[in-house]
Amino acid sequence: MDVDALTIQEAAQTTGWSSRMLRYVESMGLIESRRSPAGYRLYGPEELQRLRTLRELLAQHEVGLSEMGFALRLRREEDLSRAVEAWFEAEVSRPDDVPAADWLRFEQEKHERLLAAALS
Amino acid sequence: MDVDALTIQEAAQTTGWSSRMLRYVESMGLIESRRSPAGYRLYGPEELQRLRTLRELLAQHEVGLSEMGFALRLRREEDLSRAVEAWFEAEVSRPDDVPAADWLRFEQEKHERLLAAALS
DNA sequence: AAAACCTTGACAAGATCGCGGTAAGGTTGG
DNA sequence: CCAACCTTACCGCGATCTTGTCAAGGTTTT
Repeated sequence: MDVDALTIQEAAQTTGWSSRMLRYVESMGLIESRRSPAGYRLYGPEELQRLRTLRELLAQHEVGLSEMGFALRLRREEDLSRAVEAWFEAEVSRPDDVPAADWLRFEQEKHERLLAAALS
Repeated sequence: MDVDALTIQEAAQTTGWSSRMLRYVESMGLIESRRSPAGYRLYGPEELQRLRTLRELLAQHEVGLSEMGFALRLRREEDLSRAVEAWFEAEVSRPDDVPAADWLRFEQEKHERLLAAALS
């Protein structure tokens, strides 16, 4: 057994998670540990530290694991984070080559057409 | 009644949401509309457009409203976004003034002490 | 004044989350 | 070889999320 690694339940004790939750955290891709030849999870000092700080983070900011999972998606999926960013950024999103006033008029007419169609 | 604004159920028709969900979206702080003197929600072209793009975003990326709500928190709460950023960034998080090697040793010893205490 | 809206608030069905437990089976150390 | 670990795969339960619907009351339109 490695000198510098804890098994899952030892890791649970020092970090304040349960072993059940350690596997859960891993299943969301937040912290993956290395494995022994037999497939046992082995937690080194870095993982332990990250587990502790993760715990603090969640507690201090009222954040859940699934929200951290989404944060992970945001930094892994480039196009997702761009789309989200763009949505928050744009009060009115429009093609760059259309002047704002024209675009607004176009949108108004479009929604009027759509509304007329929907109500007919 | 304003020329250029739709009531909640008209807005629902053109955007593909239900009026119930429009109120729900508002309750998460994602899209707030202005109100008529009597308190009726009035949706202008900008809100309608953002509602449509929000819908697309959610559908195309398999994202839920609560996750967009979290994204909103991330861009409103400075310290939260810094904490999340820092957690993902740091393989090992440590004070800036402590050299990496020493810190690592310190952490090891600390977790050994904690473990010993926990198991005694 | 009646019909057709709107408001907030509540209840409810179904899905997902957070977490524990259990079962069946492989590994490790004394 | 046996006790005490570990693995994955489930079942379940309380809490929360999503969404609809309904109730009680105000507004707008005709």
